[in-house]
Amino acid sequence: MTTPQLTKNQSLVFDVLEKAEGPLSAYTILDKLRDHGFRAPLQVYRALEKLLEYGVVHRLESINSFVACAHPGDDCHSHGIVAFAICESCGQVMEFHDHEVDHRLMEWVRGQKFKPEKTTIEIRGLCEACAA
Amino acid sequence: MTTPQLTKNQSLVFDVLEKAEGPLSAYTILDKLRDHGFRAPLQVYRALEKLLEYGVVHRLESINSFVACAHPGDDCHSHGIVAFAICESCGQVMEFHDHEVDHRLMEWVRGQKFKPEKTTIEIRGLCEACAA
DNA sequence: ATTGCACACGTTATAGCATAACGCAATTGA
DNA sequence: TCAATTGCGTTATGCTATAACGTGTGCAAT
Repeated sequence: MTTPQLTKNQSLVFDVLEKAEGPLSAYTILDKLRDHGFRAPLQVYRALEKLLEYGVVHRLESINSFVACAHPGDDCHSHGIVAFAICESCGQVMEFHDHEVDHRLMEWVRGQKFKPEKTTIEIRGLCEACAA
Repeated sequence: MTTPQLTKNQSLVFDVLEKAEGPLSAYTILDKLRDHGFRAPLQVYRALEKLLEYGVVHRLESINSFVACAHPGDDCHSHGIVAFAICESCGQVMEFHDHEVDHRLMEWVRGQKFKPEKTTIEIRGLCEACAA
């Protein structure tokens, strides 16, 4: 799937996420966009819904936040399962992919005849700098 | 770590989770315990906090819910990373462990000098029965 | 061209999830 | 006894997410 032209709101939300150091909550995004006319959470959530669908933004379930995909210009959906390491001190997020992990998980679900739709892998802890 | 004697509230919350068919939200638990004197969310959250610490209950981050550990009487913390398959239709949860997945993830974090604290693996989709 | 549809958008209201801050009671151990 | 810890109850509040309604715009089919 190729990413269609973003609408105004979608672009605004995406730009905020791209310029951010780390993941942002929907309400933080809202606050950052008040000067651009944003007034209600739904404006953010609707934009995020599309950006997630296009694969250019990821949702971090364990911290209720959103982050721009680390592969600019690329369809992230094609990379298989996305995994994240989230530093609980500085908030930085590292995104990575491991086909062997994907393979093992998909083997397991196949054995259970489970039909996967969306998989979340999130490792919370301390990054090198913060652990020191 | 061995599980200490549960307090009254902890037991009530744990019993509700154990008897449930699937995961429950904190507020659902609260409702089920109103007859037992529960009045406020904190009573549930405080009990859950301890039960999570003891490893007898798991939190499902992607659906803001809680489920009793599938290994009764056993310390689940010793099983390595816990993974879940969650049916989005019937709500049933399958818990499993895969040491190879653990290994790959831990290899990756080691390479990044990232210090993991808590890892979440959740696969949402359709169970065999619901996919049919 | 007009009708019908899909889609993005704006607004208000509400639902659902989680914790802060206070105080009380029971337990334990120095 | 005194201090520290732990569990508990209550009130209030904050954060996260969606329902329901209506508006406007662009575009395709007739």
